[in-house]
Amino acid sequence: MEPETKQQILDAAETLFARKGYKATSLRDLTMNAGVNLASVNYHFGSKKRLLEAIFERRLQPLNESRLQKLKEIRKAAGQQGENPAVREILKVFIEPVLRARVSHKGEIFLLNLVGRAFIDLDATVQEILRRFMKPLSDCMIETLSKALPEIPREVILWRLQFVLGALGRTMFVYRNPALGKPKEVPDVDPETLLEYLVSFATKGIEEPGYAKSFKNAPSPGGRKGRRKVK
Amino acid sequence: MEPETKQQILDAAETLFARKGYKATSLRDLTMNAGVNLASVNYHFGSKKRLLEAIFERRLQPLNESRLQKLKEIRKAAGQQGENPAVREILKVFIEPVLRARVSHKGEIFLLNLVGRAFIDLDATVQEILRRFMKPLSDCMIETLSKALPEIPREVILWRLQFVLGALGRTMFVYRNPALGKPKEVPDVDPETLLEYLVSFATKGIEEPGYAKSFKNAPSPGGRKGRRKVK
DNA sequence: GTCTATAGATTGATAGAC
DNA sequence: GTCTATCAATCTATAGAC
Repeated sequence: MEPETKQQILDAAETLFARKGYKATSLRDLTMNAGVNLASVNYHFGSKKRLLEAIFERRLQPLNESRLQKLKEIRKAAGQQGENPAVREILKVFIEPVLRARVSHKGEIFLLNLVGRAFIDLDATVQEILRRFMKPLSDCMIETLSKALPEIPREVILWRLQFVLGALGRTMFVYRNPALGKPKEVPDVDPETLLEYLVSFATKGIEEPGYAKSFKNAPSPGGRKGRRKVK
Repeated sequence: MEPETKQQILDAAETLFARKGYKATSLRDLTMNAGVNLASVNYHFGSKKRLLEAIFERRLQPLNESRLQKLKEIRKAAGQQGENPAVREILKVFIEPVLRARVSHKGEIFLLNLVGRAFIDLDATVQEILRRFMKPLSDCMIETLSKALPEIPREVILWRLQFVLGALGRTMFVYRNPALGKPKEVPDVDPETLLEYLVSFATKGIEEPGYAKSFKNAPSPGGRKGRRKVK
């Protein structure tokens, strides 16, 4: 009679999972915060694991479907103009929705903290579920980046995507995360600025031509070129 | 009478902490694998937490001291030549020793998996200890990078260092990690190649001039320049 | 130093009254 | 659907015999 209970559990769960992680959040913590009975989680969701799946279904699934569609639009548009898709646009589609998404029911909690936490969670349950939800988008990212950078070997692209995933995961985890306090290594900026920082960084790194097929086994020409005399 | 026990605990602990994480490794698992008694961890180390500190002291501390010294040498050498230090060299000093370090007592386990795990561990205990061990090196990295890139605002450098930390952490975590199986998103390469991949990527990203002081608020000029006609 | 035994706390899940 | 009470399985840490 109270379908509200289910929502309250979901809301409290994503807040606590974002703040402390999945394993470290007990069902007692969770139900206390939600103002519901301990047994109601198992009644409504079956288990703690299926509660986590429900959260991903509510928050991550629509986000990923939207990103997947935008990726396909980029590829289509580029194909019609006879061009390869632009790396910067691809990365922006992947990164932007995550940095913008907020959990609306409470101003302070960010979906990005939740997903960021999940992304670096060591718990096998979390890894398995997240991997399942990310797989289609992940596959499409690999394919689209390969199209955008035909000179770069697939192996290199795959590793560079891992680097971007790492950078994004850490960003989501440390950005305005109340659990971390205010470490001075992480200055506060608005989301738009942060997005630009990360997209610029990732684009430059991914486009690096040092491992283009024609240059294979020739390490990056960069090296010392960045040096300048001290004034 | 058996100082060997202490070593066996340390060896088994770093193997298991690397494979499953700190929290997920129970003292029962650990002492079973080490072939010692359950109570001996608390006898020799006082607590599970102090065992973790002992591992960092044995593995991470000498690594960081070596990196710190090399960083200072780079700054000194560059200063004598009237130049700024090269970003690529700074990053290489930071990244290389970690990707090369192996735990010698067993061929399959890598120190990098251990530190990589710790780096992305959500457990508050792990975070606190790791932060303490990394602080001096982290501070020196910030200062040296600021010297190398005087046109880039400190805020931007700090975030870019976070991006590099994320990329390195993820690399350490996924590289040849037996617990992950063989996901085809992570192709196997030898350590030297991986080092080149990551250093090139990070150098390009960190050197990106889009947020140099003179360009402030002017987003990266990159954009569509990377596009090419499809043949 | 090593061992057994167990304290003391916390966990996810469930049975059964209402 | 909600609640209380509890089970069964963990865990870290320790007391005390040898």
